Amino acid sequence: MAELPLPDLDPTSDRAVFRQIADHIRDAIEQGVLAEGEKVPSEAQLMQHYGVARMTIRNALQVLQGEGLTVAEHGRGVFVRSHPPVRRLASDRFARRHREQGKAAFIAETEGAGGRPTVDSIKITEEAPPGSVAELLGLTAADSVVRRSRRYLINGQPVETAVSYIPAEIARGTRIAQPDSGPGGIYARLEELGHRLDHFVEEIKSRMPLREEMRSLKLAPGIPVFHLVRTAYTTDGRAVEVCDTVMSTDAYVLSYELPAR
Amino acid sequence: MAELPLPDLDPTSDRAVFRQIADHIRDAIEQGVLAEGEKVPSEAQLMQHYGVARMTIRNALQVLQGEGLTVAEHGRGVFVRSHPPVRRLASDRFARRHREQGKAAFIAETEGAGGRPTVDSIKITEEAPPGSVAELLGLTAADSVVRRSRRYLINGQPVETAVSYIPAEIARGTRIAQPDSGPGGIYARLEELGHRLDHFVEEIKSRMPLREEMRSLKLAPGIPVFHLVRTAYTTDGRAVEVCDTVMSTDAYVLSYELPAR
DNA sequence: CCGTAGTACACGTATGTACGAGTTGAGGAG
DNA sequence: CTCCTCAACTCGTACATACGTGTACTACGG
Repeated sequence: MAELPLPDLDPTSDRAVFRQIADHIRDAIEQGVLAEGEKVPSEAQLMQHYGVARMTIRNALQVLQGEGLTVAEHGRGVFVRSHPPVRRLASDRFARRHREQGKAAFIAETEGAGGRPTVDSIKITEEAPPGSVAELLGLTAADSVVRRSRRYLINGQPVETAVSYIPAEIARGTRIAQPDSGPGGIYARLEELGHRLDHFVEEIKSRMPLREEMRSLKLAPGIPVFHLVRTAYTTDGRAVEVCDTVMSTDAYVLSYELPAR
Repeated sequence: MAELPLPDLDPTSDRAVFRQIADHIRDAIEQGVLAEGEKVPSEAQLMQHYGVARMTIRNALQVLQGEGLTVAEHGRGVFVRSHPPVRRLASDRFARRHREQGKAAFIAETEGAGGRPTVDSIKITEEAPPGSVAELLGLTAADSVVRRSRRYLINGQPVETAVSYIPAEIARGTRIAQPDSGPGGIYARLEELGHRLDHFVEEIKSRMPLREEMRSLKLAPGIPVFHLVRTAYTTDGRAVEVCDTVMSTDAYVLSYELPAR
């Protein structure tokens, strides 16, 4: 393995040893001395280089992992994390003109970017809406919604999970309540049912993933998620769908256009 | 201190001991048994309860801290993290009608929500634009921009840092290059100078903060940041400003309206 | 009554040791 | 030549110990 030129510790510094070591490795990554996917020196090598205990090294590596800069692979080593291709979500991605092409937004976009899109884990149930969803849809807990949950993958890599809620009164018995919602997706179906869509409102939060989300999105440690809730409104002002999605922040850039007027 | 009812370890489980302990405490937080701001049992108490070494306890606590659920305070203990009031950024926040009230967006909004807004660390320089900014503004590295950097605080708590770049050709010698940009902020000044604003484009990423960002935003560990880049376009299609902002994801919900047409 | 020193307690940093478990490649058996 | 075993190397988990440093309360003395 190529020798990685790491500085020595500064004994006069009051900065903790493990932080100094993390700084050295972080610098190497940011300077490009350690490229994406490259192996960071092993714990044993770092122990020898710095003459410190293993726990000190592990602390340093944990700092970097928490920053999302590295990933440890059991039995193999620690590697500089590589970034997946980024999907840019434009604010016109749900425009009718795209929907009329007959493809759902995700499929069309991913194919356009040369990726192989997949959707799996499609589950459809009818149940009472969660409180926040009921509020957005103007329903009560006594009402019922069709719940469509699914997971989106690009080239086999999961990037997003989504759960849509549609008032059962609208969706029950329609193709919206079928696993394959047909060309153009559920928004096309809603319009066919006479619910002419006017606009969507998206609310975006970001946070560290829950354990369950880390699993289903195969997230590396130190990678936050976007939590996006989209509500679809018809021209008569009614909310007809709420879509709750969680996506890897690593794989997405969200883009929106704001009016100045 | 009130006794916290934590389960015992499951020796038959193949889940690591420190993860089981983290699970117990996480559950207590999520169930509300441990409320916001409340003290988690000390490392010594947990060691005794579970009969494990301190390192095992510290590992468990570090997991929770990495998830943003707790904060450790040196000499005091570990506490369930409390969430600051959330600022909701609406997609019309830069609408002209707000600007014409004579207040910058941040000030007006924060006062409206009953908070005490502050802006500090205002620094103005003229320099060559970073590559990505030059591209957005349609400039070359030979061009020069006025760079306005500042930090926004609510009730003394920093929530956002922002850096604006305006082509020097536009801003030089105007109030835009003054620390106090005057009523309505720099967007009002741009319009006075004849640059009629048409729309903004915002690009949103999220990631773990850099060390510098953790410091300037006083971020707790385990809290990601939004990295938002806004470009202002005039009615004749020219980009006249790029604003690069970093904000605590803890303090913000971003909200946007998307057209369905 | 107040301030200060002391003390108990909290987390932070660091050392050393041991064993478990996944990965890899070399070398020997067939 | 191929397959398998095994050793070596990797990170993961857990133990025990020590000392540093910040916090908060108490007891003492002025």
